[in-house]
Amino acid sequence: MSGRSANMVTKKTKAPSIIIGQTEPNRNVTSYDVAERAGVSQSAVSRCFKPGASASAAMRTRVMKAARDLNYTPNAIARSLITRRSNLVAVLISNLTNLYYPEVLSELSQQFVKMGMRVLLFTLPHEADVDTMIAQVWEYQVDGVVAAARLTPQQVAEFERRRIPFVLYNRSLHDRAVNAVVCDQIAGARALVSRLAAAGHKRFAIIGGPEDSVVGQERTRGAKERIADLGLREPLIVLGNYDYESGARGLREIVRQLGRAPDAIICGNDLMAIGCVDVARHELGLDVPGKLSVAGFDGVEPSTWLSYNLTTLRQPVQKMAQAAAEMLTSLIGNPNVAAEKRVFSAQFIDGGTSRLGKETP
Amino acid sequence: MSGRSANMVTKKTKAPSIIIGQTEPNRNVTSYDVAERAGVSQSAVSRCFKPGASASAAMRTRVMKAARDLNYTPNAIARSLITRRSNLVAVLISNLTNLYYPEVLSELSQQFVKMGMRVLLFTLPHEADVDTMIAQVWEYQVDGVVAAARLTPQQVAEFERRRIPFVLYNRSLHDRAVNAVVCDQIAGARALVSRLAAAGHKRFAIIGGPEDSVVGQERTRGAKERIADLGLREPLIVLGNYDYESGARGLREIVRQLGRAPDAIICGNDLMAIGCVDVARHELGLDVPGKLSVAGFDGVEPSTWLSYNLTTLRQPVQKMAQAAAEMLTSLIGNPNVAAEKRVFSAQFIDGGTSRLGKETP
DNA sequence: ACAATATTTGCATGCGAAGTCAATTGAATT
DNA sequence: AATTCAATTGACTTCGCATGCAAATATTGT
Repeated sequence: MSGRSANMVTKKTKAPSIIIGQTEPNRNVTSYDVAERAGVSQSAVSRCFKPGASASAAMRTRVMKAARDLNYTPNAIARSLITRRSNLVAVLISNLTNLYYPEVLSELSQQFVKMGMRVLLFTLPHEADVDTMIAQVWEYQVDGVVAAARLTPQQVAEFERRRIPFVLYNRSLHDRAVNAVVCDQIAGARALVSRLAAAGHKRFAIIGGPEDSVVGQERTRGAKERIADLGLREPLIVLGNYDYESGARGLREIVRQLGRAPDAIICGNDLMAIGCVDVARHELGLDVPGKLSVAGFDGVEPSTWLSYNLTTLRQPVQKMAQAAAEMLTSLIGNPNVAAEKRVFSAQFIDGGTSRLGKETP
Repeated sequence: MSGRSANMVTKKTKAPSIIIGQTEPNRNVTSYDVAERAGVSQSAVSRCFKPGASASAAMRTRVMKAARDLNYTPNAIARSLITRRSNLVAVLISNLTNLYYPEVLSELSQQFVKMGMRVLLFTLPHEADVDTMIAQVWEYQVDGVVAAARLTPQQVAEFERRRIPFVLYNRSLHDRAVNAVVCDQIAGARALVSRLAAAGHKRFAIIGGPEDSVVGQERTRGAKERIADLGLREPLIVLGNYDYESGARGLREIVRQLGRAPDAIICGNDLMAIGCVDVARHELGLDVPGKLSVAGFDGVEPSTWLSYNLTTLRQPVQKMAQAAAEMLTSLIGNPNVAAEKRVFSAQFIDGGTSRLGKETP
C-alpha cells in the first residue's frame, strides 16, 4: 500500500561501495518526500512548518498528515544554514563539579528551552586550551554565548570582534561596558563583615578564591575594606581553589600562621566554608560557631543541610539565570543595543555557623 | 614558484562576500573569501582544513595564511549538512540538581570533546514533555545520544526506529538488548546488606528511590532479596525522591511507623542518606552509627565530607562516562554492531555511618 | 458579470562546505 | 626522451530547507 516512494526519487546509483544488507542507507526523510506524498511542492511543506507562513488550512492538514505518515522531522542544520540562525546557545562553564554551576546550568538550560533555543555545552576543564575551545564556539555558529567561566579580557574581546551576542555570568570587565549579570559581591561581603563585627567579632581571616576569579577578588576586597573601615586588624588572607579541600587546608594554614583560631573566617564560597567548618569541628575540635564563626558565599544546597546550616550570602541563581537568558535572547534579536549590566544583590542567610546578635537588618 | 599565474583568472566562481572597506551586517567570512585571497579554488580551501586531504604544503601555507588574515572559521553547520555528521551528541539528563549527574555530565563532556564531539544538553525538568524534547533531538541531527534520564521503553524504541546510535547510562531494558553502561546495583545492594548483617544488624529499613527509577528499584530489590535470603525480618520500605528532603522525611516516617529506629537504613542514594543522617543526629538525637547505621549509593562528593563520611557504594563515574562515550563514538562509526551492555561494579566505601566489623572482604 | 484585490502556491535560487571527477602537474620508470 | 603513475588542483554538484518572486486561485466590490 504505502510503496516506499522515497526510493523512487533517486537519481543515480551510487558507486559500488559496500552495500550492507537491505536497509536504506542514511537517507533521511526530507521535505521533498513529504511534498511528494502530499502532492504539493517542497516550499509548501516548508511553509507548513513555519508558524506565521501563508498556507491554507487544507494544505496544512494534508501536509501534516503526510509528514506524520513518513515520520518527517525538519532538519535544523539545513534550516540554520539558510536562516543564519542556529537556535544554539553556547554556555561556557568552568567547573561543573563546583555545586554552584550545575544549578546555573540547569536554570539556563530551562530558560533557553522556553525561548526555543538549545544549549551547547562547553566545559573548560584545564584553563589551558580555552582558545581552541572558543574557536569551536564560532564553528558551530551559535547565536549567542553565556560565559560563566574565567575568561581573559582578550577572550571576551574576541566575542565582540566576532559580533556574537554574549552575556557574562557572574563576572564583568572594569575597563569596558559589557553585557553582564552579576551579584554585588562587594556589598555582600561588606554587609557580612558588618554583621559579624556588630556581633563582636574582632579578628578576621579570609580564605579567598583563586587569583584569577574576579568574583573571589571582589568578595575578598569587600571584606577586607570593610574590616579596615571598622578599624579592625588586617585579616590574614589565604587563597583556595573553591573546593572543599581548599577550605580544609585554608583553616589549617590560618591556625598554623596565627597560632590560634581567629574570631571569624570568611570563605570565598560555600564549599570552602563547609570544608573549613568540617576541619574545625572534626579535626581541630574547634566549636563552630561557639569558638569560631564561619561564613560562605553562594547558598548552594548543602549549605542548608542540618549539619552545616551555613551563614552565607545566597545568590539568586534562578533570577540571575533568567536575566541572563532574557538578555541574551533580546540581544540576539537586536544586537545593537547598548551594553547592560544587571546587578543583583545576595540574600544574607543567618545560618548557624556564626554567632550573630539578634539584630534585624 | 608555480609559473601558471598568467591565465589563472577566476572564471565563474561565486562573488566573494566581503566588500572591502565596509562591514556588511551579518556576512561571515566563507571559504570562497579565503579562496580568493589565496588565489585558489574553494575546494582547495576545504581540503586544507581537512586533515587527511590531498594538498601540497605550499598551498596549505598560503591558504592558512589567507584564512588567518581574514579570520576565517569553517562553518560547522554547512559542513554537517553535506557530511551528514553534526559532531553533536545529545545528552539527556533528568536532574542536574542531583549532585550525581553534574559529575556524569562533566565527565561525558570532557570525553566527547576529546573525541571531537560537542554536547547538546537536554535537561528534562518535568517528566511531562519528554516527547517534544526528544523530537528536538532529531531536528538537530545529533550523531548520537547518551540518555541518563528516565525514559519509557517507547521512548527508547524511538531511538532505534530512527536509527540513532544511543547509549543508556545507568539504566537498561529487561526485554530488549540495548547499548548501556550500568553499575550492578543488585550485587552492590546485596553486598551491602551482607556486610551490615554480618556486623550484627537485624532490623532493616529502606528509603528507596522513586518508582519509575530502575536503578532505585534494583537497589531496593537487591537489598530486600538479600535480607530475605538471610532470614531476617522483611524491611519497612518507604519511597523518596532522591533528594535530601526525601531522606529526612523517610527517616521520620520510618521511625513513626516502627515506633523506634531500625538497626540500619539503606538509602537509595547518598543524598537521601545524608538527609537521613542529618535528621537522625540533629533532629531525633539518634547516634549514627552508634544507634543507627545508614548507608547510601553513588559516592558523591559530599558523602566524603568529614561530617558524613558516608558508608556507600561508590560508582565509578569516570570509568562509566568514559565507557559511554567510547561506546557511543564507536557506534557512530559503525552502527550495525550488536548491542553491548557494560556492567561495572560499585566500590564499597566503609565509611563512618555504619557499625561494621573488621572483616576484610 | 467583471475587474480589482487578497491569498495560495510553485519555481528557482542560495546558504557554505565537501565530495566527485576530470584535468593538470610533477615525479618516477624504462 | 617518452611513458606511466601518483599527487594536486579546480569546476561543478550536492546536502535540506527557506524565501523572493511570479503565477494561479480565491475573495471581494461594483
